[in-house]
Amino acid sequence: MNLTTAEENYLKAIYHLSDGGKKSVSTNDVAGEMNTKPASVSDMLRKLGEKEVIEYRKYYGVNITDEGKKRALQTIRKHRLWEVFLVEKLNFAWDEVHEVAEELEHIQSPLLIQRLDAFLNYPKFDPHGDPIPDEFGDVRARPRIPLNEMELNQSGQIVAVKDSSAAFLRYLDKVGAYIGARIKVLDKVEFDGSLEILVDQKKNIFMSKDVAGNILVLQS
Amino acid sequence: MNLTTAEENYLKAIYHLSDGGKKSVSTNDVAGEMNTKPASVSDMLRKLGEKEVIEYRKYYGVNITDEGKKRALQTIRKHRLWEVFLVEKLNFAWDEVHEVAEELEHIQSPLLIQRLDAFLNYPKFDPHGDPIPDEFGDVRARPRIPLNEMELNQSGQIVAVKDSSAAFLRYLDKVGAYIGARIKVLDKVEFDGSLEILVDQKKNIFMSKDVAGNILVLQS
DNA sequence: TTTGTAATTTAGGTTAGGCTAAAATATAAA
DNA sequence: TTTATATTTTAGCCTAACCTAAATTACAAA
Repeated sequence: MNLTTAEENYLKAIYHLSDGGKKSVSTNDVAGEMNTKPASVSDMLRKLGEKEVIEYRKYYGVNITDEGKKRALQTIRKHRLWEVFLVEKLNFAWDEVHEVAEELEHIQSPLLIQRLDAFLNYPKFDPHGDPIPDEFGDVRARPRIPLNEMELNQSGQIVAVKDSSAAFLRYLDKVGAYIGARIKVLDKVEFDGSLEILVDQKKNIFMSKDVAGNILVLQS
Repeated sequence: MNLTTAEENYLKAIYHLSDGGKKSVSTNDVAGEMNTKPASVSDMLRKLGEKEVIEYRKYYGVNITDEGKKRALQTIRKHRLWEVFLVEKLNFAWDEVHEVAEELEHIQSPLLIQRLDAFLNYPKFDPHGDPIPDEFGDVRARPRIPLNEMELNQSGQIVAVKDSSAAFLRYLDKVGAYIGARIKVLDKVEFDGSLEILVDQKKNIFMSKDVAGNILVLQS
């Protein structure tokens, strides 16, 4: 079930106020954080309770549910990725980005966020130093492995290269294996360790073990 | 005075339906374009009339004002800049960008658009070949003719499509006729008007008169 | 010139997300 | 244990953007 922009903002506020779901949060606290009146908050809490992203007991404040935590972290992830984009790519100052990111975080497109993440080279922290949750809401770093060490039929995303020489990058460009590409191992030749890879669900490419060893993949 | 997201969308629809303000537009036409009921449109036209972005005479349709034109072009500018971003930076296919750009175009931040424009190196055309208005609403139009009207042996560049349905764009992608491709008419079959085209000096493709009629070419 | 029909507007209702004022509840203090 | 007070909820109202049904208007055909 989907949340509206307002609901997403309330949920994010509750997440922050509860310190990531550790403590319960009062109606007044939420009203303060959201710059709304307590009466409006009561109404919204009822709705969020019905959608089961918070546990709401009248007069006793709210606790965020696991589902709610997941949703809040997704919004936070989007917010922070956009902040990185604004600072690193569009030359915004670190203190100019919040307002705009507050709008951008509500754009609905999982693909957009996946691609943005790849484009920014999977940043782990936003410009304020806050950690960026991964797509599962996990804040810990994920392991990257060389492409040649992946198992048959495993999927992932190209996130980096070991050899970043112009020649190697040109080669990758030519075969269509850019940073951020979603890949799947279709075949591994035992004889020489070479691989057949499906790129972005449409293009098949072949590469030697040496080449694959220089490509780092985030498993998914 | 500011426009809401819904108002911006209506204004954009009116701008397109009126062919850039050249003709007046009926309530029914707007309802069709916006997938809403005529009754809802009447309501919205009254509001837009009060905000003086359109001239509204009950029962006689609307004309867009100069101020309205400026606003519509700003929205169109934002939409097309985001499309360029999605295709060139995030590796979206050109038939995947419209929906997301439809959301992104409503982000309110003149600075964001200025910086995005610079980041993209001031593109003049979007991935579908449509011109991107500058910040004052000026467009640099290029003369374009349908591919089927080109003469034998004439050369040019594909700059736009009339039919931008996902199916048509996928078809073009498949045969290799992307926006920006340099083409030459190798043969015109008199019987059915179908064409043989050389793409990028290397690939021969065949297409029906209907398909060619939906492809716009800049002659060279 | 009248009239049938299509187009359009008005009237009144809905949902989301706000508000104020009044009522209800929890809790700390006496 | 009672009561004062702060917190929270309810009731009722507002605007934006939709809706349906009914009324109105324009216009073409007779």
